Amino acid sequence: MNIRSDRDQGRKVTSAQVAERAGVSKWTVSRAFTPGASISENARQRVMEAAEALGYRPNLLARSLTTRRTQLIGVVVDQFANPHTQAMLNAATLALQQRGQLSILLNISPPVRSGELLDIAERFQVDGLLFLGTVLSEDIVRFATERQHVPLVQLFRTTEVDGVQIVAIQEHAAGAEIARLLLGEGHRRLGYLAGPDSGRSRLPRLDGYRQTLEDHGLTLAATLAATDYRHALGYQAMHDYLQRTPAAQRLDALFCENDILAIGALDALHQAGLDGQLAIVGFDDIELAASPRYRLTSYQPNLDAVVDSAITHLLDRRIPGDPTLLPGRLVVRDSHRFAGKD
Amino acid sequence: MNIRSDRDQGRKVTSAQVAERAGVSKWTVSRAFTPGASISENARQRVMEAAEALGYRPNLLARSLTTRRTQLIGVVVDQFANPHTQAMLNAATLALQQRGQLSILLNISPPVRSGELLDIAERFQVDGLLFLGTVLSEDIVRFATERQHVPLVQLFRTTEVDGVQIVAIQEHAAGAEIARLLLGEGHRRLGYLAGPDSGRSRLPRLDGYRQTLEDHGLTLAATLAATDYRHALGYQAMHDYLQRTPAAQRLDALFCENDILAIGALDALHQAGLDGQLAIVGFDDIELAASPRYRLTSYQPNLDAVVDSAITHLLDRRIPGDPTLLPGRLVVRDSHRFAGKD
DNA sequence: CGACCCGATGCAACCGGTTGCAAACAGGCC
DNA sequence: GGCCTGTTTGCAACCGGTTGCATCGGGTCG
Repeated sequence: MNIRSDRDQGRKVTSAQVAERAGVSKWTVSRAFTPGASISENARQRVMEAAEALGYRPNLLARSLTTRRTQLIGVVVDQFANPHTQAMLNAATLALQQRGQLSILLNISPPVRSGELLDIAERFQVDGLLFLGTVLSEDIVRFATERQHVPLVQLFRTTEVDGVQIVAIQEHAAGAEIARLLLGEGHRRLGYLAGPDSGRSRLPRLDGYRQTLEDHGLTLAATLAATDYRHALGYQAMHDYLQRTPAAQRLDALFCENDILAIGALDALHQAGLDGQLAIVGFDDIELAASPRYRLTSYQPNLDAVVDSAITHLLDRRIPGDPTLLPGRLVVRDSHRFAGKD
Repeated sequence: MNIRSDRDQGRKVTSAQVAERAGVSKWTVSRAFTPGASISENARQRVMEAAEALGYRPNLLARSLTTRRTQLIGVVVDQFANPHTQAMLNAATLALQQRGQLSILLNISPPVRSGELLDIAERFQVDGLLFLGTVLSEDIVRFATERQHVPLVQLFRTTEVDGVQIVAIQEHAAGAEIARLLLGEGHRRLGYLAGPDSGRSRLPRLDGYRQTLEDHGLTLAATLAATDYRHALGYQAMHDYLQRTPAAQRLDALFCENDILAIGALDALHQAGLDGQLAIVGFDDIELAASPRYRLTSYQPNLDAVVDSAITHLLDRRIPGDPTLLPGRLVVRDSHRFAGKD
C-alpha cells in the first residue's frame, strides 16, 4: 500500500488548481477562504465546490508568511511529573484550540537547554510563549529580557521578570486563608512543606501564611523541603521529618506547596501508622485530592479563568503590565483535621 | 515599555539584510545555514558574524515552503487524566526535540471534534501524526483511511487501522506473564478490570491473560469495568464490586487494565479495610506505582524504545506495515500478594 | 442617457526562504 | 601558460499563499 492516495499524486492541492477548476483566479480562491473578504456569493460557492472536489486545504504556513501570524503558541512545560501540569496543559490546549490556535509543546525538562529551545521556537515564528508554571531559569530570563519579539506570559508563578506578563492567583490571600482554616481547627504548631521554587523566589502564599500566623502571635514551627514536585519527594520529606522528630515535638499541621507533595506526605503518614495525626493542606486541587482515600483539603485555582486571561494577553499582544491575580477558592475536605475529631 | 526591542523595528531580520552586511548574496546566507551546503569557510564566517550582530534567525516556516518539511509533528492526546499519558508526552516531546522536530499538541478530549482538529493539523503541514494511546474514534479512522498525505503512528494500541503504523508492546506475552505470576502466587479466582478500550477493541493483554488461565484449567472469574482511565473510576469499580459481592465469593486477584485504575482499586480496598486481601496487578508502571504506599506490581513498557521506534517510522516516512511489538518487563513489587503471606 | 459609485475580480509584487543551473574562480597538472 | 577539474557564488524561478491597486461591470441617480 502506498502512502500517497490517488488524487494528490504526491503533491498537495494548491489554490491555483482550485481556481482553474472553479473558473476563477487564485486570488479569488484566497478570498473565498478569507472571512469577510469581498467576494460574490456565486464565486464563493463555485470555489468551495471545486475545493471540496479536489480535497483542497489551504497551506497555513504559506499564509503566515504574509500575514505574520502563525496561530502557533509555544507552550513551555517542565514538570511533567506533577498532575497539575497535566491539568494546565489540558486547559491551555483546549482554550487555544477554541480560539483557532495550536500549541507547540516545548519540553524544557532538565537535560534540555531551555535557551536554545526557546530560540528554535522563535524561528518557528510562534505568536507567543506561554509558560505553564515553569521555573524561570537564568536561560529563560535572559531570553525574555533580550528578545521581546514575542509576547510572553507566565502562569502561576509570581516572580516578576521584565517583559513577562504574569497571570496567577491571589496567593497571599490564599495562604492567609489556609492559615486561618488551620488555626480555626485548633492547630497551633504549623509548618510548611516547601518545593524547589521556594529556594528560587519568594512565594506569596507562604508570606500570607506566615504573616497570618504572626498576626496570631505564632511563628512557622518548621519548614520541610522537597527538591522536586513529585510524590516521592513529598513522601521522603515527611518520612525524614517523622524519623528525626520525636512524637511530642511534632507539628499539628502542615501546609504543602502543592498537592502532589501533600499526597506524598499523607502517604508517608499512613505508612508510619499516623493517619490523621498531622493535618495536611495542599495547593492546586488536583484530581486525586478529591479521592475518598485522601480527602485532601486544598486550594483550587480557577484554571479556566487563568488560562483565559493568559491567552487573551497573548493574542491581543498586550504590553506586559502588572500581574493579573485572580481569586481561587479553598476546597475544604478532611485532611486539615485530626482524625476522629469534631 | 515597548514590546519591540530597539534593533528590529518591528520587522524581523531577513537573510537579505544579513547578506548585505556580510557582503554576499542572500543565497550564500541560506547556504551558510544549511548544513552540508557548498560554501567557503571564509564566507560562512562572515555570514555568521553578520547574523550574530543583527540577531538574525532563519524563518523556518519560509524554509518549509520549499523543502516541504516542516519539522512539526502533530502529537494527538486524549486522556489527560492518566499519568501514563504524561509520561508518554514527556518522552515523545523530548525524543522529537532531540531530533530537531517540535510537537504540535492536539487535544482531542471529548468536547473536541477530532476529525476537524486533525484537518487543521494537516493545514499546518505537519510532517506526521503521533497518536499517544488515544482511543481511535470513528472520526479518526475515517481521517486515517481517507487521507494519507502524512505518516500516522499509533502508540500502545493494537487495533489495526488501514494506513496507521502501530508501535506497541508485546501485550499478549505480558498478559500471560501476569497470569503466571498470579497463579504462581497461589491465586485461583482471577478477575480483570477493564477500561473503556476493552469495549472498542480486542486487547491482546487480556487474551494472553485469559488464555493462560484456560491453559491451567481456569476461567476468568469476574470482569469489572471502568468507563474511563481515571483514579475515581477504578475506585468506583472496586467499591461497587465489594458492595455487591459477598466476601466468600470474592476474587483472589485482579489484573487491572492500567495503573491508574489499579491504584483506584487499591484505594477502594483500603477504604473498605481490606488492604492486602485482594491481589492487584496494574499496567504501565507509572511513577506512583513505585510509591511505598502502593508497591504496585505492574508491567513496564519500554517507553523510550517505543517512542524511538515510532519517531523513526514518522521521520523516515515508512510505509505502514505490520505492528512493531516491543518487549516490556514485569516489575514485581508487593500488590500481587496477599498481605502477610510469604 | 451619461455620470457616478460600489462591489467583484484580476494582476503584479511580495512574504523569506531554497533549488537547479550556469558563470566565475581557484588550484593542479602537463 | 594553457587546460582541466572542482569548488564557490550569483541568479532566476519557485514554494503557496496575501495585499494594495487597477480595472471591469452593473445598478442608481440626476
